[in-house]
Amino acid sequence: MTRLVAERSDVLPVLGEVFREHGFEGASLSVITEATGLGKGSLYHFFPGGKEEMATAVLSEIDDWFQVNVYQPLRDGEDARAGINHMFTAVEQYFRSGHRVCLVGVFALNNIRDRFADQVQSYFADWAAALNKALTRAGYESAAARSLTEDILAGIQGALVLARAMKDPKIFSRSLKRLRKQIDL
Amino acid sequence: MTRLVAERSDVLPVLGEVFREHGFEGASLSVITEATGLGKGSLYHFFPGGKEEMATAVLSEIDDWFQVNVYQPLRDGEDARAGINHMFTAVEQYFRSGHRVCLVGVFALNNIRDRFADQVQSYFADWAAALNKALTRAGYESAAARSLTEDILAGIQGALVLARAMKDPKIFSRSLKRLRKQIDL
DNA sequence: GCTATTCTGTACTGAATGGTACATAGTTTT
DNA sequence: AAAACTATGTACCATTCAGTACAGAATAGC
Repeated sequence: MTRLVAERSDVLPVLGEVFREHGFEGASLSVITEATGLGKGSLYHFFPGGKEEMATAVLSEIDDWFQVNVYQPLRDGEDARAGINHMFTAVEQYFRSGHRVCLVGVFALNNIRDRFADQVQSYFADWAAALNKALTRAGYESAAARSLTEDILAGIQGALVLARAMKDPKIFSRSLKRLRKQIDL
Repeated sequence: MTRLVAERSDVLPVLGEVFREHGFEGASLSVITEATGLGKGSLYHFFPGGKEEMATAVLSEIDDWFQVNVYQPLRDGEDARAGINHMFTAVEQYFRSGHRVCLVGVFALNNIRDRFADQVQSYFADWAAALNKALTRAGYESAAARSLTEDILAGIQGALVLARAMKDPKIFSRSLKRLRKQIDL
């Protein structure tokens, strides 16, 4: 099936950036219209559920990306250490070396009346489970793996906050490098 | 000077919680009115600048608290290690063992058109400078102190994000404990 | 070509937004 | 008690909000 004029999937990345930049409440339809170049007619055609559907669609797309590019390599890669190594490079690229912020983190903090709580929770839960599995497969004991998992996920999220707050993206890259070193990769 | 009916300083903590809970955009005047019990008349009497002045006032109060209870002990305490130790306990209490979220972190991510960028930046910059000084006084070399400072600040912020996202405040306490252990206190 | 479907711009709605105006109520000071 | 200042509730403003309705354009299959 060929596309007609525009396609829903074309809009999702733009929507993602808008929500990143403005948050859910701050991303008004006028902002979205301007950023996407689509009028309300098109937007409500693609997302009959309005802003909420746009947000869940973006979160789903993000989840898909991480499932394929991060979680599955962690879970199923033949070499556990390679999977972890791959995670760090994927994350470094995804967050544009600290220039980009984590939309799921934004939604987690703002927690819009728990509207997206499930998607937010499973994003981190899946990541934690996959990383934990990879760490144990790499030889870490159960308790150590659990601690390391939390430290790495928190380190990534915190570095993104810090980098944005201090307007210094390099903070993120430095933090990633140290986290990597922590598991002697 | 005794108070009349209400006082600006009485409202600030409530405003802080409202902004934490709803973010800046999500904290509508009706929400603020309900939470504080003050009508628009009173609110605009105390904060002629409206919501923006409320937010900057809250950020200032937070800054004051951290200056007194965290940064100064780190900078000027006779025992550097004691200052760091004190920081961890103060932070654990301030964030209610992970039940509370960092308002500055929320504002940093949402970054409302950089309206509060200065206050956000100096919050972390002051904290980093104070912690860095304490670590060097405690014997760490310059480079190690800088890295540790970033790891600790990022670890705290990230643990708050994670705890809120996973609805498990204990994640925060566990992370704090490990960060503490990292500098063998 | 024709028809069905997909897409999009425009105009509109009612509700909610932040903010203002102002009269009145409460409190201090004198 | 009178005056002066502080505080507050209410009504109101223009603007923006998300969402709806719908006609018509663009595209598809035939």
